[in-house]
Amino acid sequence: MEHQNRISEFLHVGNKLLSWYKKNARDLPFRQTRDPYKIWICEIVFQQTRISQGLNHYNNFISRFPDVQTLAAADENEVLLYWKGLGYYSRAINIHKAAQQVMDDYHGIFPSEYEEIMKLKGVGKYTAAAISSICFNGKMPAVDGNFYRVLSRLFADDYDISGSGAFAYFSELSKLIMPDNVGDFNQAMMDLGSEICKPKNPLCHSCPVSEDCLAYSLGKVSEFPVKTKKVKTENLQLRYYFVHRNGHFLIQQRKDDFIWKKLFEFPPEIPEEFEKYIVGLQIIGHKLTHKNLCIEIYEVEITSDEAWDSFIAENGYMVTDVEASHEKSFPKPLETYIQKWLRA
DNA sequence: AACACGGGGGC
DNA sequence: GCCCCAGTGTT
Repeated sequence: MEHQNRISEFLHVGNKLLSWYKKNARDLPFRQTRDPYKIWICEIVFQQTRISQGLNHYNNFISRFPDVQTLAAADENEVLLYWKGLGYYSRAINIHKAAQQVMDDYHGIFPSEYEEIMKLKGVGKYTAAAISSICFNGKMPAVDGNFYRVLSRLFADDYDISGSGAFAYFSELSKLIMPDNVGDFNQAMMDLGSEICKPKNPLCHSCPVSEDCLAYSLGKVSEFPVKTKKVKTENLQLRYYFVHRNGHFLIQQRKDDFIWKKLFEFPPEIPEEFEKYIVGLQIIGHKLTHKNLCIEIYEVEITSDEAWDSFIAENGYMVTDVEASHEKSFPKPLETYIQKWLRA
């Protein structure tokens, strides 16, 4: 790479971003610290998640698990509880395992080297770069969706961001404008991408580098980034039985091999002899990123203690009630169902 | 390299 | 209805 051996002619763009960031950085809780634990948690929480969606989860999580020792010592189900409603639940499972990695492999001291941070469960190239640059003066670009968008527009570059080569490609491209303060540069790119250089209707008139932006000068901002991959959504039918008696109902914990990893759910089936207790059916539509769910929930009201006891005995289900269910993490549609049932 | 994984919000 | 979001792990 020839350009790495001389001062980039685009370096002034990165410096402009730094100046802009100094004045316009969003006032967020994790901006007031360089504690790698807090930066790590925030990076995981905000993977594929907007600030407005995850901010309360982040604050609650830090309040309950203020440091890596507390998190490592916690029960996995409680970690999942604090992740309730956020989605991508393997993040919660991995964050818990990674905390135990820090305790076991690094004596409770968060690793400072990029390669070591990368070894933590759930931490990939982006997150390792973000933590090392923000907390330890690391020099790796934290290439995410914002980087793809900003850089592709800045250079009117039509490299396909769908492919697996995009990360390396835009990592190199970012070095053309990357100043020495990589931590602030990475955060400046995030803020610019989310506040100014937005996917739709970007605020180019407020952009600090619009005069450097090739796509803008060409009037082709909307054509970037180029993304060819198209995913089709499929339909998925689920059936649950909400089996209850005297305010108590039956649940079980999901496996970690499909959606809603290790979250709690209702029984997916009942013995034939209990079908006579079915008193209602509710159909719930629910959209995931690539799936349209149609969830049938049969309400089963058990009317005798004998039937209730035999049902529990013959199956491995747990008994809970609305009050205790607040201590467990349910998939969003089931959470909503429980709330509605409570009000009814 | 392709795919799976949640939920919310913009348009 | 489609696309996007402070991506990572698995196959």
